[in-house]
Amino acid sequence: MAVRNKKQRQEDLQTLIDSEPFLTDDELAERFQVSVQTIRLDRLALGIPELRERIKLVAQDRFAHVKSLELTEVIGELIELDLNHLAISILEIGPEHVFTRTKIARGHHLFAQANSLAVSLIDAEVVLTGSADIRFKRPVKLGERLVSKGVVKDNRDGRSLVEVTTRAGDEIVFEGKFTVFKM
Amino acid sequence: MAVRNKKQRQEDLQTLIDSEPFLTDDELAERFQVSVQTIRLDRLALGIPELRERIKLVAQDRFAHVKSLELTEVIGELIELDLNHLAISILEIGPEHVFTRTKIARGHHLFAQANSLAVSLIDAEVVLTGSADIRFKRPVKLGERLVSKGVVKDNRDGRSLVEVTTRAGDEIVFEGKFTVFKM
DNA sequence: CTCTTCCTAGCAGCAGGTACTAAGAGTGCG
DNA sequence: CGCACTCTTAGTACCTGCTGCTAGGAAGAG
Repeated sequence: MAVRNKKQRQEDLQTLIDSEPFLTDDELAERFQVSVQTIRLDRLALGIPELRERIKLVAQDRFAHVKSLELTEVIGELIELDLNHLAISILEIGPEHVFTRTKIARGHHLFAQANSLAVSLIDAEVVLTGSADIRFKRPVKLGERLVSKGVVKDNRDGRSLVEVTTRAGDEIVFEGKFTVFKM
Repeated sequence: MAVRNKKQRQEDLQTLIDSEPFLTDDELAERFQVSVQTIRLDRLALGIPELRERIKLVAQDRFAHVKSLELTEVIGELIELDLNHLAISILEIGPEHVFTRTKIARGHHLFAQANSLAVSLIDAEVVLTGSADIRFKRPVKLGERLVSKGVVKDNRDGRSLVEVTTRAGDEIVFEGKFTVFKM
């Protein structure tokens, strides 16, 4: 009985602590119906720090994480930008981008990368998206690295047409035509 | 000497802890050149919790934040859901959704609300967006409350057509036609 | 001088641990 | 069968960063 249970319990412990890091050894012991000492040994084996350390880590993480996740002006990393012509950005699909069950990226993240690329391509004080026609070619999985390329096709006075193609490796996963407006 | 210093010290203590919450009473005592007991009395007087409580608060804050921001399965609050027919969700535009300069919501958040609404409307294990044709009717400002309504127009075997209309008040701000696939 | 305010000191106790020792229970194997 | 080995549990000493309490000294106001 012992060996099989241990492995299973330690895996469960890891995932439980990942999703609920604010549990004391006491509470964990009760959940797994083992002694506190066993929990301590498991944490030691898995390199999981004590409750207070875990809380501290989460707290210290706060600034960097929330900021990089959503408060940046451009989604993805802009690696090339030739204003009014061409731009390229890269976005790594992490756990925060995917459906928990399927590990497939939510569509709006691909859209967000493409949309913010289209907007940043246009040289004006304020640029807003007016409409878009988009196609998701195939599902994108956790861990894939998306390279998005935006090209300005038309650039009249008030509006521009931008075509964005996103690839994972050499496969196209997303295509979109964005009409954006300068204000 | 005593009275004047006390008031000043307590004000300083409050602002110091606001900006650097991770200081022990010991460290605080040294900074203010008073005893640890004095710091404790000051904290008590000001209603400042102990170090561990402060850390916990920061950690819980950020946990709740990230979760509600990006790790939820549906963007916005689902207030009505009649599977395969009609669904309504509400999204309040907060500071995390807007461009810092203009306070106008980034397009991808409107898209995200509409897209996740379209996906949650369809009754299947795994539903993915295939394509979308979307229109942003007018800019959405910080603080506006977006009501998104999704209607299933066509529901063949593998694919469905969903039309989503998002309003702020009685003005339409976003329209989209989504083609989604059941896997 | 006394009263009050402010500061300091010291000690017991608590939560949630670490680090270590020891011992029982089940299992595998020669 | 007995012995080794793994896994689990128990118990103790110690640590940090506090709380809560008692007590006492200094210094200014009346």
